[in-house]
Amino acid sequence: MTRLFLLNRTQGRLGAEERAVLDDACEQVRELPARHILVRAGERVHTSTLLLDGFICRYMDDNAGARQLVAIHVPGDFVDLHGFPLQTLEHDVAAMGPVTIASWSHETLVRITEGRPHLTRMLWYATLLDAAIHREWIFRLGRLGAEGRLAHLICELYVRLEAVGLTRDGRFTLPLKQADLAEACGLTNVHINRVLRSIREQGIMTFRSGEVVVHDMARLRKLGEFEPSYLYIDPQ
Amino acid sequence: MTRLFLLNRTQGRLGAEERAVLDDACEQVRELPARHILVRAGERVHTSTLLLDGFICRYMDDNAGARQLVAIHVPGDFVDLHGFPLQTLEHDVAAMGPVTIASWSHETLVRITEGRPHLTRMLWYATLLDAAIHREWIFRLGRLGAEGRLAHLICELYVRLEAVGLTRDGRFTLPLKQADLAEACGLTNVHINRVLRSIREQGIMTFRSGEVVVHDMARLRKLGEFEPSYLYIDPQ
DNA sequence: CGCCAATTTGACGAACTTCAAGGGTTGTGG
DNA sequence: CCACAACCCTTGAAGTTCGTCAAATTGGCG
Repeated sequence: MTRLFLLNRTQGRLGAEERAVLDDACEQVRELPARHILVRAGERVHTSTLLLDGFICRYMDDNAGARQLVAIHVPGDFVDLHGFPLQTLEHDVAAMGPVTIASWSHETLVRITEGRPHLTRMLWYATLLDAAIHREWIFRLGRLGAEGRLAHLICELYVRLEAVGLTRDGRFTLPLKQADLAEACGLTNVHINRVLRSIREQGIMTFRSGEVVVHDMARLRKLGEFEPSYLYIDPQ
Repeated sequence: MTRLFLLNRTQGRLGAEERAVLDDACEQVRELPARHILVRAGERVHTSTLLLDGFICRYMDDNAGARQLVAIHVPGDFVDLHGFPLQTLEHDVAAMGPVTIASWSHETLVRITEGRPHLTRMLWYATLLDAAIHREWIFRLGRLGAEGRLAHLICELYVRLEAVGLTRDGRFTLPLKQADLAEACGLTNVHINRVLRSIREQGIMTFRSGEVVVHDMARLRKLGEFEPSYLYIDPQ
C-alpha cells in the first residue's frame, strides 16, 4: 500500500513498524474515473489521500474561468496531506486520468502520530517536498519562457516518476491533454501546441496520446534550466 | 518572543504551556543588516528562524543570474522551519531590510516536539501556510498580467501584515526596491516601474521610498483578483 | 461513416522585454 | 557646504514573445 510513499527520498526513511502502522490504519482503497473531483476549494476535509496509481492535479481558477494547475501528483504522493493540519484547502483536487487511491481519516492520523514523533516528521517532510516543488513552479513561471517552462515540467515529472519506477528508457505515461500542459505552464493551448511542435522538431521530446518520449534528456534539461536537487531524491 | 507567531490564524491556537515551552527553548535573538544572507541553497541547516521584525525573502537564480523571489516573510513567520524536516534548502534566504530574528536549533525542536503532538502539528501548520502562499504565487504568475500580479502581491502583504498589526489606515512599511518587486512578480524592473506608475495614476496605490499607501483597496483587490481565504486568517 | 473533442495552423495584435539614455536622491569625502 | 559618485528610478523607441480569433484538420469512438 505505502510501498511507493517516500521511496528513494533522502530524508524519508520509514521504519518497518511505522510503515506497518500506516498500512494497517488505512481505511479505504478506491478507484476513481478520469476528471473525478476529490476535493473542492473551501470544503472541510476529513480524510487524506495517498495516490497509488495514476495522476492527480490541484488547481485554481481565475475570474475568467481559466485554470491554473498548482501541482501535479504522481504515484507515491500523499496528495492532500496538507488538508490534515489546514482543515480546508483553497484549491480543487482532481484526478487527471483514472486513479487508484488509499485514504486515512484525520482522526486516524491523529491517533497514529500521537507518540510517534518520527512518523509525524516523515509525514510533515512529505508535505514539505510538495512545498519545495511549489517553489520551483514559481521559479519556472517567473523566469522561464514558454519552451523552458514545458521542458522544466517534463524534466520534473521524469525524475519524480523515475524515483517510483514508472519510467523506462526515456518514456513515461502522462494522461494529459495539451490544454492541461498549458494550464500547468501558464500558457494558452494554442501556444503550448506550437512549443510542443518546436521541441519535437528539434528532436528533444515528443508528447503524443498521453505518452512522453524524451529523445535528448541533456538538451531538455538545459532548455528548462533543470537541476533536480529540489526533489530530494537519493542519488541512486 | 513568539507573540506574533500564528497570530489570528484560524487553525493556529497555541496553548499557554506550548507557547511557554517554545519561548523558553529559544536560543538566540539577533539583529541582522539589510541584505544579509541567512541560508544558502544546498547548505546543511541546523537552526530555524522566527522573524520578529523586518522582512525576509527566499529566492532562486536562473542561469542568466536573474533572481526569482519565491517567498516574502513578514514578522511572525517561522521563516525556515522548512529546513527542519528537509535538512537542506534549495534556495537562498536573505534579509530585505534590517531584521530581528529568534532562532532554535533543530535538536531543540526535536526535543520540545517529542511528546507534544499538538505543538508539532502547529509547527507543521505554519509551514503549510507557506505552501498555500506558494500555490497562490503560482496562480499569480501563471494567470495574471503585470498589473494584476503587483496588485495581488500588495493585497497579500497588506492582509498578512494586518494580521500581525503592522498596518495603519491603508499604509504599511515595505523596505523593498522596485527591482525586488519585479523579482517577485516575474517582471523586469523597467516594466514594474511602468506598472507602478499606472496604478498610482489610477489612484489605486502608491509605493514610494519603502512605503505602500493603498488609496482604493476595493479596486486593488479587483485588479489582483484577490481573495484572502488562502491565508487562513481569522475573521476579526 | 459521422460526430465530437482535441490538435493544428495562420494572421494579427497586445503585452512585455531589451537597449539606451536621462534624471533624482543619498551618502561621502574633500 | 559643495562636489561627486553610486544607486535607483524614469522614460522612450524598437523588437520579441505570446495571446486572440478564426478556421481547418486529425483522431477516437459509437
